[in-house]
Amino acid sequence: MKKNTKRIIFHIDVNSAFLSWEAVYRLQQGETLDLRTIPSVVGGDPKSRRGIVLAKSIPAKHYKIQTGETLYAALEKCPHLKIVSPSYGLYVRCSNAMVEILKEYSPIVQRFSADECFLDYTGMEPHFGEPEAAARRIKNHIYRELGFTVNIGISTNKLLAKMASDFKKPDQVHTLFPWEIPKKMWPLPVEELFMVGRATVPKLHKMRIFTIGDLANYDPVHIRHRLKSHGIMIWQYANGIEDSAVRGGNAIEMKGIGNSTTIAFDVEDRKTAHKILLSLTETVAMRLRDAGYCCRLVAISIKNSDFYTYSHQRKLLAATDATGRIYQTVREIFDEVWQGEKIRHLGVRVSDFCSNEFFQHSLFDEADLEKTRALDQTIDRIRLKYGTKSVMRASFLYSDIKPLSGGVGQDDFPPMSSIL
DNA sequence: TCTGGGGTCCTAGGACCC
DNA sequence: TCTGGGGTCCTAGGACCC
Repeated sequence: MKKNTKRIIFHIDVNSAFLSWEAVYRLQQGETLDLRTIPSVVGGDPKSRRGIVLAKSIPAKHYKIQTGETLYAALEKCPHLKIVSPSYGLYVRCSNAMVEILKEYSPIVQRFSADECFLDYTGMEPHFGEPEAAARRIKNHIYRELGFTVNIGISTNKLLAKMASDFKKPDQVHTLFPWEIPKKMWPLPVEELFMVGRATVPKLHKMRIFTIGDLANYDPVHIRHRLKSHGIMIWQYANGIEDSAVRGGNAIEMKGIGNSTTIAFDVEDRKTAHKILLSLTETVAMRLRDAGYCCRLVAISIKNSDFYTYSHQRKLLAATDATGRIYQTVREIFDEVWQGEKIRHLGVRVSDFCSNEFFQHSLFDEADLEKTRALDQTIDRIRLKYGTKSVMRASFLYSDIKPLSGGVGQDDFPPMSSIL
């Protein structure tokens, strides 16, 4: 990034993403009712103990229904609430389609999550006009082609653009240029600032900081003393200071890959736990290979029936992308920490990556290594082509446990590079 | 059947080495 | 016998985001 260049950054945020996408899909399928116009939520299945609100419509919001709360609580607030199940594969397609449209307006588009993108509009005025006009054009383009609405925030950096897209919704374009900060951002409650979360709010309140403006005008030395580096960061954010680049293309390398699952019943025996860990490891290892990495660190996490979560990890002597090798470690470290209590949720995660290229032509003397790699790769290809159930381990044959688990749920085969 | 799943970054303590 | 300190790696846990 050149200095002294005024950047123009857009932040694009899909309004009630999962719910909008469900609504559009159902309308396309011939339904006449638009979920966005009634109190409705996308929610998990309480029978499998995933019964929380994932997304809500604006009418549902008027009943004070909040993302993350239980469907049980949501139904108490609104007994006639319409609840629909998530379809993650659909969301991946909607998200990808939006990114494709955005790329027509700038080569530099950064996917920030399934429903949020940054777009660097710097230097694009000759093509699409003034920033606000261009943003409206993009917003309308997405609505016309894909059927859902977005908010677009405009500023000179990512932080301010993101704060701007959070102003009045839906289907709006807002600016938050540096000179607008005192008027548009400082009056907001401090908890609305990006990176000020549940744990930080009470600490700030204790310091008599209630608005973003209070934070911006507080002595940064004091902030640092109490909140360390995180304090300095949010103080800078409150003052609109942030200069990270919009990282387009494949500039974002992954630091870790993990999958976890809440089990429909409490697991009480080691054998069942191992089976679930294996199904998670299958998914994680496949994604690892798809990304072209080997990992050096393997971790598991356990949430027990008291909702207490703990984890254990182990550094490997040699990097690997083999399902078998990772699973062996997973099983060992699980056995090391599990105390025999009831388990609600299990997770497997790998990190500390290096490229797997070296291994393609390796001189490794371990006889089975090449064969193992070939087998893993073959299975990956078959599953990609014929679905996840085309190849499964015999141990899953007569069990209720899915041979692959994690994240994307029932959808047969999600795009591997997806961020969902 | 009341509480999801995917990430990143930071801190702090202990081990170990010089 | 007494007394160090800095640097790095590893691990666990917490905070934050969507």
